[in-house]
This record gives sequence, C-alpha cells and structure tokens, in this order.
Amino acid sequence: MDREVRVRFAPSPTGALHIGGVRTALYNYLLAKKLGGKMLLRIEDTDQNRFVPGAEEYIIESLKWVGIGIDEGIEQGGPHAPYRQSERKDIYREHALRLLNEGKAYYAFDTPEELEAMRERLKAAKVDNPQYNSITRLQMKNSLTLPEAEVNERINAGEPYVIRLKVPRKEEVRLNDLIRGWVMVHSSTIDDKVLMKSDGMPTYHLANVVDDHLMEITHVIRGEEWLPSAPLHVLLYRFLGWEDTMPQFAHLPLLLKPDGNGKLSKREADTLGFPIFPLNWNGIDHKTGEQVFSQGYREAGYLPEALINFLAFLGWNPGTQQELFTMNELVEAFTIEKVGKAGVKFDINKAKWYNQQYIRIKTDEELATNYLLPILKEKNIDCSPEKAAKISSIMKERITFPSELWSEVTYLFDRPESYDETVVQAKWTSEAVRVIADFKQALQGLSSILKADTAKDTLHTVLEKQGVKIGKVMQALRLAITGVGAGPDLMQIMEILGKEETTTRLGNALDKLQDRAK
RNA sequence: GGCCCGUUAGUGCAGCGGUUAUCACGCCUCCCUUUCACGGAGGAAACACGGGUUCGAGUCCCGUACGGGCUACCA
Repeated sequence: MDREVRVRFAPSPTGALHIGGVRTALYNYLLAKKLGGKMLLRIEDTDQNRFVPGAEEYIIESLKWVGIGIDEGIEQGGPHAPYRQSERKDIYREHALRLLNEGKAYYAFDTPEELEAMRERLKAAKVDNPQYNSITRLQMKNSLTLPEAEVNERINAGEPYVIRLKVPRKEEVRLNDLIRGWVMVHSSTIDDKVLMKSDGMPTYHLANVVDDHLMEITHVIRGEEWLPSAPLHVLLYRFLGWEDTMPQFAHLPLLLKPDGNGKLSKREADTLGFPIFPLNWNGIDHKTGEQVFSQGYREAGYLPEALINFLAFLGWNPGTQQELFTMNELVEAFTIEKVGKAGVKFDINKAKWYNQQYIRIKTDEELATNYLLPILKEKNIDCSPEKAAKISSIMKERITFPSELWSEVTYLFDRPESYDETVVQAKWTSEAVRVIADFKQALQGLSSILKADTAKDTLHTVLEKQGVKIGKVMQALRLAITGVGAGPDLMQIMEILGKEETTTRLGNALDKLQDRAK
C-alpha cells in the first residue's frame, strides 16, 4: 500500500493567519517535501458567521512570503477541486445522508434553548459532563425519538434541523498518533456531534474527514487542540467505511505565552511588543467591531528565512547541533518523530538572533538594494548604490533588523546638530582638540578621494608629531564627526562621508565645542 | 468539574537503562579593539515530587502536583 504522501494545511478564513498556523503549515510542508509528496491548501470556510473578507488572500500571501509552496489549492487548482469547503456543500450532504440511511446518524430538531435547558438539567443533576449522547438523545427531539411521519412532516415544513452522529454507547476508540503514540478514548465521553448544521453547512468534523478522504490525504498534521476530537474523526472514518485508508495523525504541541500561562495570544504578543501575524493585518475586532491594525513579521523587519528557521525549531530539533537551516536543509533533516510533545513557550529573542544571523549572510548589495536604498528613497535621501553597499558592509554585523541599516547611522546622512554630552564631558580634552585641528588641516591638504587607509595614516602622522596616544583622541574624534560615542569603524565612516564632509564636520565641532575642552 | 495531552537550566532543546546531563538564545566575567557591536575564552543555571521495577532510572511503571488543550449548530 504505497500511496503518494499528501498533506494539507486547512485554515479557516476567520482573520489573519496566526504565527502558530504558519508553523503548522511549515511542518506539513516539510513532511510532504521530505517524503516526495504533495502539499494542499484547503480553505475551511464552513462558518458563515466568522467569515472575514480578505482573510483567504492574506493566508495565501503569507505562505508565499515565507516560502511554503502549495501544490494543490484554490490558486493552483488540482484533481480534487474545489478546495474551498463552502463550494463542496453537496458532497458533505451526500455523505451525511449516507450515514443517516445506514443508521449511523440522525436528524435532530432541538432548538438552542432546548439544548441549553438540557445542559442545565444535567448540571443540576450533578452530571460531570453534560452532553447530547446515547443516553440523553432519548429525551430530545430527533428522528430516534419522534415517529417517522412527524420527522418527515417537520422536514417538509421547512423546520430547521441538524444531522447528528450516532455515537455508540460503549466502545473503545484508539488512535496511533505519530507524535504521541496510542491515545485511547471511550466513546461514552464523545457526544453526538453535529455533522450538518441547520444552515446546510457541514461542521468541521464532517467536512474535514470527507475532504481528507476524498483528497487522499495520508498525514493529518495539526495543532494539539484537535486531539480531543481525533477519536471522533476515527469513528467517522470507520462509519464511512474508510478506515483502511485513514490518514495518520500527528498532533503538534501548541505555542504558549513567553511568560505566565496559556496559549500564545494576540493580546499577549501586543503587550510584549512582538508580532503575532506574518504580515500586516487590518481587520475588525469580532467583539468590539472596531478597526484593528497589527504589524506583521515582514513589516517588523524579520526575514522570511529567519522566521522559518525559528519556527521550525519551536518544538522540533534535528538532533544535531546545527542551528541554521535553509528551507531545503529543513526538508532534508525533518522527521515527524523528532517533534516534541510539550507545549512550547514563545521566545522572541531567539527569533531576533536568527534574524541577525540571516542578515549577516546576505551580500552588501542585497542589503543595499532590498533594504537600505528603499528606506533612503522614502526619506528623500540621495545615495549611490555603491555608498549604500558600503554602509551595509560596515553595518550588517551590528544590527538585528534591516531598518537599522539607516536608523543606527543617521549621522551618515545628516551632520550632527548636537553632541552627546556625556562623551563631551569625558573625552573632549584640549589635547584632543589640538589633534583634531591638525588632523583637519592634514586632511584638507590631501589630494582627491579619502580612503579609510589614508585617513588612518594621516591621523597617525598627526598623533606621532604631537606625541599623543590614539586612545586619547579617538572618542573625541568620533564625537566630532558623528555626534555620538559609539558606532562602526571611524575610518570607514570618514571614507563614506568623504574628505569635504569630514573636514566640515571637524570644523563645526571645533567651533561649537571650543569652550568645552578640558 | 469531566475527558485527553504534557513536565530536563529563565527560554528552545539533546538524551532514547550506566554521560563529569548536550547545544543554542538570554545573563555574568575576561580577552580582542579607537567606542559599540562582531569574534574568542570562561562562568552561573535544569532532570517537578513521591513510590515502585532494576545491580543501576532523566530515561520504564504507578500516584501526586503543576501546566496545557477540549468540553458549541467555532474551527
């Protein structure tokens, strides 16, 4: 029974794609590629109340950005189209009816109020887990308790109804999870789940099982929140006669809050100051109805390869000591058995570290054209590609986000207006002033272009002549040129600034700070 | 409450019956250096607890505690 490996990522378009969803998609993708299989994207839009316009496009764009390729889905089509569940209603209905005819499901007419009353009644009677099941269904309004004639009458009259699964009273349901091993659940703890809602849409459970079977899915990799209902799904496969081709299940540990307890939420991410969505998202809050904006990882300056590497290591580890993996290397190294079982606390620091690593392996030109130049253009600052590459070169080992290519060295584009007071007080000495004055003169006497090497030689000549050690003046010199006390190599900065600009700045500093020397 | 899943340093992990318990992030110290970073060398820091099984347990079993998930005509 050698089937082609087929996995799916099946999000609901109820809003932006959560970062945990990206990880789930990633693990699916890695497994598919590792095993030479296919990755499908299926949109599970069966809840009409929670449907959010734009969410589907957002999901697609997010996956593209991080580099998770889809083989079959709404964009690329495929042999099992449509890949949007709302367009497959007839298929689900057909299967629900089949279960009905075979006595494995039944119609139920109970109103929400009646269901609520039933739960209240059971709670009052100290029942641990109030549910619609093999016992309680006998007291409810359904095709098991009502005469057939009445059932038909109600349906023909257009009365709302749902179709429920007739879960057996006493049965052990087992499933062998790829990550957790055997999980056993007694059918008495599973209730008679609704399969078809009164609006004609299937619930997740039915649609999921039907589609996974029809789409020939071999591995279901999803979040741990689905583990409790997995036995129900096993039951559905059995009732539909599909048990021999039932996919293998793997339930991923959840992403938890960095501190405290609970699963990672948007609210928590907001207060801790890191993104929860891959891309910027403009949406409306379901509860308040207000317009809300969330910054995405992309816009916050995270590189997709860094995000992927970080996410891959949240709950998975290759067992070696390699930390940096390209997508292809991840594919190569991935095994589902190496996925951990415990919930994972989300630590944004590690993501930042990965970002640094990936920035550093980019070429100066890449950094310049993809990040620095666009920023400068937006700020209306003129800069040659060569100069931008040079700046990238001296900055890339010092930054976490590409935006810092500019923000950390704004003095390369604007002359300092003021000087860091603490540095002035500590380092602006009369000795330094003498050296800077001489250095300025020497620089002016230089012919043509200023290179870092010549700047250094020139400085040393002055230093030697005056008998001053370099350590005594460097900070002051840096202050004069940049206005601040720290930054990349000063000689490189002078080269970038050029002779004219450097000497002008030295003159300015000498002027402005002339009374401050100690 | 009930059901299910889990528990190695602050965080992410390695370990798959016998190790001085691995590596990385973060933190601290020192070195390098014109500063800050980078880099290098060190350091502090963990098997939740209690019972078993075994010559031997972080590794297997049971219990407790703690954490998480589910408990909808949401996914």
